[in-house]
Amino acid sequence: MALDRTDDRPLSSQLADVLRSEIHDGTRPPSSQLPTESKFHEIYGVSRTTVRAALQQLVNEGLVVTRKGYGSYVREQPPIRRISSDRRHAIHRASGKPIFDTEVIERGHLPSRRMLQVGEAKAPSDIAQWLQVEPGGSVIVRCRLQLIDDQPTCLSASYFPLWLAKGTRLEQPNALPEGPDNTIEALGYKFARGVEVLSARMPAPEEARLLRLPPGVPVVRLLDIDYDEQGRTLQVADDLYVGDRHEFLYEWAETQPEVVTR
Amino acid sequence: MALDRTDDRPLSSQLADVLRSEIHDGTRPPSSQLPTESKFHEIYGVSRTTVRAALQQLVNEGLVVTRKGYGSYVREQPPIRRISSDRRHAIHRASGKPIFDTEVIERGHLPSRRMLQVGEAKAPSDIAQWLQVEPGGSVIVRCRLQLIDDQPTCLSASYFPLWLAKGTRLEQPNALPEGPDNTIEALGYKFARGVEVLSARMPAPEEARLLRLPPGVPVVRLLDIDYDEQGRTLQVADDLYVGDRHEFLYEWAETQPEVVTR
DNA sequence: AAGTGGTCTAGACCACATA
DNA sequence: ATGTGGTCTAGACCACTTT
Repeated sequence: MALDRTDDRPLSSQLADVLRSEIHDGTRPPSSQLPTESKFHEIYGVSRTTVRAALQQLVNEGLVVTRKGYGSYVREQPPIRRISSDRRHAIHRASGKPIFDTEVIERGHLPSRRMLQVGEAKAPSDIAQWLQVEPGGSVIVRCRLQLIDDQPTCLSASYFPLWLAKGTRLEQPNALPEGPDNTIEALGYKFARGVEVLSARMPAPEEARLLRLPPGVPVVRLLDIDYDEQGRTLQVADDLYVGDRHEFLYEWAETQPEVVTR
Repeated sequence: MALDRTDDRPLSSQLADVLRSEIHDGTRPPSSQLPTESKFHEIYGVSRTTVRAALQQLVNEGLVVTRKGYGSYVREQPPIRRISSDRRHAIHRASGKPIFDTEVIERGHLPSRRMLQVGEAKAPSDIAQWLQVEPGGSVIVRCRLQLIDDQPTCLSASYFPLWLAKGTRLEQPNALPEGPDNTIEALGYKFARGVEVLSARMPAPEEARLLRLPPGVPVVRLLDIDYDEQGRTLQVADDLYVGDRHEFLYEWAETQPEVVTR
C-alpha cells in the first residue's frame, strides 16, 4: 500500500513508520494485536525477514511487544508511580517501616522484596568514592529487588561502610522489617544531608531479566548518598527504576530559600 | 570458540555475550574496531545474518556503533554534564543570559541554539493541563535545539499562556538573548515556585535525528513548571536531554528544612 | 578497485501457545 | 494439529569509505 520501492528509505523503516503512526493516532490501540508476520508479508509483498526488521524497530522503541507463539501487540503503557523528593528524606524516615513500603501501602498496593545478596563485598569504584572508602575496599552491601503487587519495580543496592555496619543487623541476610535507614538511626547515627544523582541508560541483560523489562525500556539510576553531621557517608543507595513506570518529582519555592552549597 | 550449538541460548546472543564481556573487561577498549562481519563469520562459523543479530543487540544497548562502509566500533562514552537543581532556580535567574549559556560558558565551552519553531500552536494535552489552559487551547511555543560546542545537547520546548505571551517578545522568532525566563520577569511577573518532573524513555525517530542520538541511548525528559505568587502558571518547559550525557543532581540538608507542600 | 556495513530474499527448522 | 514468533542459513545486491 504505502511502501515505495523507489524510495531511499529501507522498506523495513517505511513499514515501521506506517505502524508507528497507526499506533500514535489510535488506529491501533494499546493491547490490540498486530497482523501476523506472514499477514504483513502478504499485505505488503515484502519478505518475512523485512517485516521482522520493521517490528524490531518498534520493539526497540518500546511501542510493541512480541510473544512467541502468540502474536505481536501494541504495548500497554503501565501506570506511572511518582516519586517526590520530600518523601525520601528525613521527615518521613521515622515511620518504623521502609519508606518504599509506607508509600506503596498508602496507595493501596502490596509491597514485597526479594533479597538477592547481603554481606561483605568489594565496592564498585564509583560507590567507593562516595562512601569515602579506598578503591577496591570492602563494604557491606544489601542488594534486593523491590516489588509492587509482585511486579518488579526497583532493583536496589545499598552500600554501608564497615565502621558503621560490621557486626550489626545490617549484615543480616533477611530483609530488615524497619528498613536500612531506620536501622542506621537505631545504631545512633543521624542523617544530616544528602545528595541524589539521577541518570538514565539502557539496562544490562541481567538487570533487564531481574526487572522483567521488555526491550526498549530504559532504567533510571538514582544514586542516593547520605551524610551525618560530621560529613561521614552513612550509606550509598544505588537504585534502578523501570524507566517507563516512574516519574521523579522535585519542588522548589521562593519563600523558602534554596540551600546554597558553594 | 565459545559458541555452543547445543545450548538453549541463541547463537547470536551467545556471541553478543562474548563481545559484551570483552568490552566490559577492557579487552576491547572504547573506539577500538571490532572484527568485520565476515571475519566473525569465519571465526565463529555462523552466518553473517547471525553475526549481525549479535551486533544489533550491542548497538541497542548503546555499547557499539556501526558505520556503513567503515566498520563497527566500541562506543566511546561521552563526558557527562551535571545539572544541579539549585542552578535552575530563581537565585540564578537574574544574570542577563539564559541559564544554559551561563553554565556552559562557565565550563569553558561554547553554547549555541537553533530555533526550530516559534509561535501560536495548540498545546499537547499534558502541557495544557499544567498551563491551566483548556485541552486543545492555543499557547505560545518556543521550540529550539541547544548545543554545546556545536553538539546537540538538549531539545527544548517552552510553552507560555496567551494572556502572558501574546504580543510580547516571546513571540519573536529569533532566539532571545536574555532567555525566556528573564523576558518573563522583564514583563513584570515573578517566579514564586516550581515543580520539576523527571522521566526517561526512548526517543522518537524525529527526536533521535535532531539530537543526533545513536540507537540505544534514552532521553531524559525534564518537565519544568513555574508559577507566580498567585499560583498562575507562567511557563511550562519540556526539555529532552541526551540520556548518557547528563546527570541530574539534587541536594537536601536537615538544617534547612524541606519545603512541605504536600 | 576492494572492503565494509545495510538491506532484502526465500526457505528451513524450532519452541511455544492455543484449540 | 495449527499457527505464531524466534532463530538460522546462503546468497544477492546496494551504498558508502578507503586505497
